[in-house]
Amino acid sequence: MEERQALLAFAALAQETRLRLLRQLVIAGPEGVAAGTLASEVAAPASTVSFHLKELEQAGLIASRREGRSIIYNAAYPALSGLIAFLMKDCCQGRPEVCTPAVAALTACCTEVGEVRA
Amino acid sequence: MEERQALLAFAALAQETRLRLLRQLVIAGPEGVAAGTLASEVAAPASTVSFHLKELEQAGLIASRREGRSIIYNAAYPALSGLIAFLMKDCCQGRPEVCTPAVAALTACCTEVGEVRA
DNA sequence: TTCATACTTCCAGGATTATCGAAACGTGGA
DNA sequence: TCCACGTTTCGATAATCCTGGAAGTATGAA
Repeated sequence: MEERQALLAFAALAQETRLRLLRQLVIAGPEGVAAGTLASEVAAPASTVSFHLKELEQAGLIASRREGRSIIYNAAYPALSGLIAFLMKDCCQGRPEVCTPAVAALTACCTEVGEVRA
Repeated sequence: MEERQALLAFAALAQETRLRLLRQLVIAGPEGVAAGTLASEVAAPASTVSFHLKELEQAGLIASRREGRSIIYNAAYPALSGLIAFLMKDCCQGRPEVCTPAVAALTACCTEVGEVRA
């Protein structure tokens, strides 16, 4: 991920409603969630949610497809991984004191990762 | 790291000059860099740089101390780790397809991490 | 004291972002 | 063809952010 894209992604995440929307989409999985459902989940008017979804999509963090009259949004997992990797690579800059604790904290979440060699 | 702090951090990173400043500070290491030096490194007027440094500091991503007439800024490594961990935990949500690739990409940077058990 | 240096704060402007009702658009059913 | 439904686009308003010059605040040297 290049800087320009990362800047867009950070801007997209720097907003409460958008962060909530993204969370819902990550939880929902690859199948995705309809815009209307998201609107009621985050308790915001349809036009507001649409605005934020467009923002997240432009940042590359989510994708959408039409299905009947609904528009289904889903998290773009590779973009999320890319952003995390950007933060680590770009910020880590050869300094493991940044990354190592993060990865350690991670084992609490995705234990598989900690078990690469176990 | 709680959501509020993460939102501040994302907002802080979503700005070119600030991202550049933070990068310089991460590269510089714990000793830190004087505000004036940073200003010439990012080629921006002192007042602008000061504004952005304050922003980064309020987000908890950097810290400052006075040393003679200079003010030395340094990256807050634990906050950076915390942010990465937040992204992984919060966004990963038990979905290793997000975190695993990120950690894999990481081995190119902080090889020690990939060698936890090797 | 007085002065130079290193920053920060203040301030005004322009630019961007967020919100949400109203209107428009695409889709599918009758 | 007509209508209802799910969503987006438009438009206006309010709020927030970025920029950089000018003025103010610490610090240290003479």
